[in-house]
Amino acid sequence: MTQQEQQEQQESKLFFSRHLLEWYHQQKRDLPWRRHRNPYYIWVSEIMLQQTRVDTVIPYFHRFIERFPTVEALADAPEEDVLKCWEGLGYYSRARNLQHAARQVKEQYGGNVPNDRDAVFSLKGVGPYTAGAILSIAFNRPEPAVDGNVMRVLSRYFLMEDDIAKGPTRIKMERLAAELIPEGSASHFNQALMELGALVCTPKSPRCLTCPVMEHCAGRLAGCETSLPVKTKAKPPRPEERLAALIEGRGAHAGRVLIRQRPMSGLLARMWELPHWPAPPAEGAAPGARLADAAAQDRLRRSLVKAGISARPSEHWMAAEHTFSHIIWTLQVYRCREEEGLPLPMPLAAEGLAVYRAEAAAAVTAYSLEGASANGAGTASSDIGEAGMTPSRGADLESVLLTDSIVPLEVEVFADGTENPEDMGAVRWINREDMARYAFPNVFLKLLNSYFDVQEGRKE
DNA sequence: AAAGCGGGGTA
DNA sequence: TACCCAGCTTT
Repeated sequence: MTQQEQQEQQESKLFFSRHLLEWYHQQKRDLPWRRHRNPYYIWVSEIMLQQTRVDTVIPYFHRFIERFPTVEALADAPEEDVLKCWEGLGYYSRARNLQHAARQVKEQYGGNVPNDRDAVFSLKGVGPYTAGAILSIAFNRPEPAVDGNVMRVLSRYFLMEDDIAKGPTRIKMERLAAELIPEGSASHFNQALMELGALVCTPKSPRCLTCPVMEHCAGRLAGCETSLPVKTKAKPPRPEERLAALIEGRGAHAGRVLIRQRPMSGLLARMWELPHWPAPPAEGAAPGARLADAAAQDRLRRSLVKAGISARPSEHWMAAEHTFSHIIWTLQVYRCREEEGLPLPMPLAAEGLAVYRAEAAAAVTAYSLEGASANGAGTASSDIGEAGMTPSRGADLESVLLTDSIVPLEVEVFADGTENPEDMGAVRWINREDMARYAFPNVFLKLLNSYFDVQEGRKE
């Protein structure tokens, strides 16, 4: 680069910083977390804003701050309260990490959000972007805060064709963003950068004509602003067919349905849901094809029994879809009836388990008989017999139970009365009022509300 | 370095 | 309906 080019580059940077800051002072939105410079508010808002739009976050932010007004209040709250407050916002590890970090702040920093880089960065759930955002926005420290908005803005203004999905690109952008921060204005400037990305320099159709730095935007001058930033696209989510059970209680559980808690870690960790299991593909059918109704009910019955839940599918109720970034669940939801005679909810004592196993044996035998005759008649109800769990007559029940690919509900109490702390999967019978106490992923929230609506005669 | 982790918006 | 958005943790 010649000396002249370097000088032009320098002027371009100064122009950018000056005009962007000026624009921000005129155009900034009135957002709840901008009304105070409370580091805790900034922190909570930044965690919520990860992968989430401002409009979605605002109501959650108000509720969260009202419920947990201080770091200490958050640190001292029961985890399920925090999860319930986050319900519907997605990426629930953010909520658990945030509370974990609040406890870090309470114990290690006397309840005050730290203002040095290493300390902030050490907080659970705080990575390079969020650390920079907290340090700059809350403490006006000259740290870069490079998120997707910022990378889009910078890649266009400086016409950078680096793949923003790659790690080294973020490092490069952070170096550049740090150089751009005007002396003493880190807080406003970093927010300005993100505000521009959100309001003007949008992914699809950037509003260049209203942009405060359009005159020196290299991407626009080259006419390639809409093809920036360069980014390798993620692979598509894999489809997963699942069978879900909406179990209607009887007797003591009349008017209630059964929910279970997910495992301590992994997908939707510790959230509550209707029980559901993978639907194996029908033999010889196209992958992803729906299981025939009778076969699906049979399969679901087996899953229920093996999970220690005494209930029987009665009819297909509805299908529901839940999309993650990496999986698409298609849930076929079956109404099921609780079968009386065996106490629910779990956990099972050893004797109870033996009873269930006996019933499972009966179910397996019944299945074998039905399956055999159905096969003889040439119908299509034999599609449960996938590898590893063919329930042929005389099959060893224990081996069926143990080698079945279905993950059982972990509802057993060990012989000494203790529970498995890692995979304890609690179950509960709930009515609509009880829903307020449990955090559900959106799809189950909608299913349960819809179900109770029908029960209460509010809808068809 | 790549994969896992939700939910809502727009074209 | 198809596609887009995107930061941190874990592996």
